[in-house]
Amino acid sequence: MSSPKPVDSDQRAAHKGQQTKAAIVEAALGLATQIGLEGLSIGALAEVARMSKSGVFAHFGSREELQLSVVRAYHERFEAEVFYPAIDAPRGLPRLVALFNNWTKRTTTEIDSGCLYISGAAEFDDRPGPVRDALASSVNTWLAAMLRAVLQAKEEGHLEADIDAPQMVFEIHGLILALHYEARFLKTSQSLTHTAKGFENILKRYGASEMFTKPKPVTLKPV
Amino acid sequence: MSSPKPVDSDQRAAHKGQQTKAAIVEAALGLATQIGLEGLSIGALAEVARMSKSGVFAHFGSREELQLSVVRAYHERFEAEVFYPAIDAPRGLPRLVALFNNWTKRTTTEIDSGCLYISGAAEFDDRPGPVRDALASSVNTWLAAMLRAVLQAKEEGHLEADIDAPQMVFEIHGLILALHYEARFLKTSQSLTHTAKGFENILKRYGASEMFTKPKPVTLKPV
DNA sequence: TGCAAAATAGAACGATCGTTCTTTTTTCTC
DNA sequence: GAGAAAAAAGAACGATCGTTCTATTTTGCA
Repeated sequence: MSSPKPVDSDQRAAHKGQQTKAAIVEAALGLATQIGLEGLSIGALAEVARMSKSGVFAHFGSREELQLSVVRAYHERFEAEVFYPAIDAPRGLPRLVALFNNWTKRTTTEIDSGCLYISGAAEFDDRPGPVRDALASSVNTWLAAMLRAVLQAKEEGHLEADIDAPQMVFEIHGLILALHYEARFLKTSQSLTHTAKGFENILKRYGASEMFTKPKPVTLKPV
Repeated sequence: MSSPKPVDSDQRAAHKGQQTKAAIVEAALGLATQIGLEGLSIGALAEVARMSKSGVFAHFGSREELQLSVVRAYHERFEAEVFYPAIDAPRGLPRLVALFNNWTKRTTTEIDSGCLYISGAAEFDDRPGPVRDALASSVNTWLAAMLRAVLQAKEEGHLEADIDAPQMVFEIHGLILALHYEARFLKTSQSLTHTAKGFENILKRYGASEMFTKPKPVTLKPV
């Protein structure tokens, strides 16, 4: 009596179409992070997904809608990997540190795969339209979350009371952008170290208490 | 007796071909900074230059050679606008500040036009070849110049003696990248202010004497 | 199991891409 | 000013692009 329900990771009670659409978006995400949203062609995507061009196309109706689907999928993945795991950390500086660490970790893995928010920004800087808006909206949502974390850390007394929160977020954002640029493009080896040290410097400058700035308090560890 | 010598800005004693080639590269530079090196097509370039496709093409022999010419032209312009004017400033912290200010100024104007080193990095992150190499080489040359300036400032005693110079360059680079990202893509209004304040913070942290960190010492100005 | 609906494939379209070849125009030199 | 050399134009190529249309296959429900 009970139907088998082929519950996929994303689509419950999904008809065939929705499943394959999810699979296509998955493949498209991989392509887009590597060669960019503009470089993403339906022909190449069809080849990867082992489908016909028109078969792929029918799920979206236009290339732009495909790009939007990719941006939405990236947004969800970013949230799931960076944002949500960090809200387990206590409100205030611990959560801010967790957010930054998750962000750094993700960016590090993206040294191979590429970051859609960075490549997308370069591609759609002055190409107005829905794709640009979706990208900017996602990034703004994330930066707003970082700002909230800074403000909360301030409220909790983990940072000095008179700090400029948007300024701090700007500087943190710069660290991540430099990490991505120097590690992925220039292949500089020390980028990750520089990022971590840069974050320590920022924390120190904004008055974070010492216990938060050192990753491992090894004071009690016996040798 | 004296030949008129139509000396152009760039090509002296130039035959016609070299002149028009310079004009084409000029136009290509404008297109590439806006829509990227990959988006730069010979057809569109020919239209802008008011020439035929094959006429444009003949000057380069391949699209890749055209892209390389654009990268070289951008490099020269960057040097002329950012690097050379700063070596007039005294060795040490003043020169470092001048380099940063020129860099920031150029990036600010590039909020409209786009920066080839940033868009190019996103496009050629994992597209090996001569274009990527030329881009990376130019950027590395520039970052090396910044590093040299930091080391000199250290030697002159304008910065603390035990600072990590590559770390400082990394953080400065992050500021510029964040400026470009937030101002050009997100259209955040406060980006330039954040960049300036971020640089002040970095200088302070690395022990720059106070007189360098404040742009205008208005102490003696009567009201 | 049968049948409508959904999903996929296949073929073709106009456009644009980088490139090659040939022809015409322009430039430079004697 | 003539004639060789250089520069630019024009036409066409195969390939790929996004998209549309029609045909075929697969799916899900009665």
